[in-house]
Amino acid sequence: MSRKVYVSAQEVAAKAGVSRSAVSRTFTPGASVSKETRLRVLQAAEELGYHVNHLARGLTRRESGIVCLIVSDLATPYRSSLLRTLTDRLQNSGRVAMVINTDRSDGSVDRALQQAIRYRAEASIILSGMPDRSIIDLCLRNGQRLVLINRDEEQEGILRINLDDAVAAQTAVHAFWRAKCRHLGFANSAAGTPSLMAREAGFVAEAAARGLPVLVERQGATGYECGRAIARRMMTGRQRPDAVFCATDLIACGFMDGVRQEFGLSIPADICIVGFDDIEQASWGSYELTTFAQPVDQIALETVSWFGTHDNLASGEGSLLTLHAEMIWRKTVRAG
Amino acid sequence: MSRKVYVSAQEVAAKAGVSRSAVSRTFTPGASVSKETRLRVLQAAEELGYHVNHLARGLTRRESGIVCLIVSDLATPYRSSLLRTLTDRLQNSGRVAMVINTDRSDGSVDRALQQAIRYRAEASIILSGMPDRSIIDLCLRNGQRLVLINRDEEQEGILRINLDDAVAAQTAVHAFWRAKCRHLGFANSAAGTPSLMAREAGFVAEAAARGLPVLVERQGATGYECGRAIARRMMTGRQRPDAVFCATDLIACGFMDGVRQEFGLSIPADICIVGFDDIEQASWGSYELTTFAQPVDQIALETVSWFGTHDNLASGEGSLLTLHAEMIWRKTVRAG
DNA sequence: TTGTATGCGTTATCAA
DNA sequence: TTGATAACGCATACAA
Repeated sequence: MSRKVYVSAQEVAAKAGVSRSAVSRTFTPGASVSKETRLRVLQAAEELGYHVNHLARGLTRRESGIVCLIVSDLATPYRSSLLRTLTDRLQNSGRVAMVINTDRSDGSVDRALQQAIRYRAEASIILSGMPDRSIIDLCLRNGQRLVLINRDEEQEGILRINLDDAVAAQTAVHAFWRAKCRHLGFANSAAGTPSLMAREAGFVAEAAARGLPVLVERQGATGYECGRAIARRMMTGRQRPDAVFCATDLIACGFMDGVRQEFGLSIPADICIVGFDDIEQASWGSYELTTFAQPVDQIALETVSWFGTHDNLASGEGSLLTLHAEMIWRKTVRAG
Repeated sequence: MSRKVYVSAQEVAAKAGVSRSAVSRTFTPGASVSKETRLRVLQAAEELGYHVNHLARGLTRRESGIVCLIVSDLATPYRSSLLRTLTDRLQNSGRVAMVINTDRSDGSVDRALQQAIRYRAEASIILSGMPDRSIIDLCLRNGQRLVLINRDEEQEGILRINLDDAVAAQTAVHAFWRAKCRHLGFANSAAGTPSLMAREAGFVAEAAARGLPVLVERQGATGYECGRAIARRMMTGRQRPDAVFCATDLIACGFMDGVRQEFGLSIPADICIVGFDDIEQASWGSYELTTFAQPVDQIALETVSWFGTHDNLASGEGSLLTLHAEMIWRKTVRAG
């Protein structure tokens, strides 16, 4: 079996009896080629199995078509669904996604961004973690677009997409109030990311405004187990809450299983629960969780459309988009 | 803001007062550079913010460092966890993952593979769907390694990784038998992928060997909803099974919620259930599902280690790896 | 160890 | 519309 290398435009040109530029033009949308030569090139290419080398194209055009997705915990329901939508939209816009997993150590977001630079990615979308200022600058200086999703950085030339976490938190308090709950709880992880903390702060503030006590519990990594642990802690304490806002659906699932199985409570009769993210499991029969939906489609849409419009990002203007997380009513909050 | 382009090795060389090859060698592991020049280059590179252009490097070296992950339904628990492990291992071996989402239409696996060729990916890992023979040949002819996970193709030069689905199915029948179940059921989707069908066939065969009747139900897309629908169908029929093997954990979750909520059955007292995949939700309190674990780590490990050893794949030898799916005992099957 | 020269596959510029 | 030629940024064979 001949360990042959890829065929080049050169060879296609030879076979078709044209110059190599003709071949190049044939594969460049909107270039000037006659129908005739175009056809001959296409046929020769087909027979030889020619495919444009995007490495070389990227080199001369100075655009690789690559967009980096920088993410940790990518097996998490919310993250993976965002990833799916993002890759899909990216491909639809003629780009391709390079995903970099930052699960390992800490400075890994910086390393991920360096990888993005090495491959001359046109943009990097950061779903988790926070890169160093200096490397952000480096990206920007070289014309790489940057998108931060649910992060907190203030910076020129960056697109930041956040949610109205505080509004959602207020809505949750509202719902609990109408359900006649008077002892609130907030179940959070110890991660302390901006969005998680914004939900907590908004919840606490709105509760205070209504004169409601709220028991805040922060523990462990954001996930199912953390919800169970918090359930144990909260329900063992002197003052059991009758309504709990969980910072995340995963936490909420753990919390629900905990209060049901370890304390025999029934939901929403004994305790009302609201989550955040609207992961698929939230709609499962065992949970039917009332929650707030991450506008995943909108996030992806805004992101790639920003790539399109801001070819002129020489202006350096950054944008902050605050998207709305809509409440999805299911069965874990008593009707008002 | 100066829309400056990336700095090149040329500029670094100038600043450091060396030749451009010295710079190249500094960033080539195992090249011959003196400590002195190496240091000067490194410093100049640091100050200028230089990063090797992997597009150009890939061009000359004929290896891009890119591996394509071709996948559909990537937001599914099993898929996303495989994706996570794969990206992680790939990065650890100095490569980078390009993920291509094939959710859309059908021929999209072929298009994905073309994309892989265009970017001169060193390998493509196919997690779902089945590419055309001709394009497989094209990849192979150009020295691109191919890995098929849970697919069925017989072909030279390909690494195929399958599971011992039939053995697992036998084990499930065994477990049901010891739990004194005598009316079996198999809950499958209508997808008809090789691994799903292998589990079904293995289950049916082993049941027959023991003289046990088995009710097979196939319906819809592989997922939670399909499990619920099948529960409705199976439990409404004349002969209710007292043990059901679900082709997938997702199906099992739907099935469990269905039989509990719509038919008031209790698990495992009234009916025993076994799933497949061992997704995270299988361990959640609401399910505690007895299931078979996908050896995700092993799959990823074997894959990237195959990349390493088979630099000499001129031999054209393909491999078939059959990995073991171990049974994870939880609480949905009565003890024997 | 270092520098020079050449090639990798493509696109862009310029004449024809 | 077409072809020749010069980049693009890097690696490497070869000579020094």
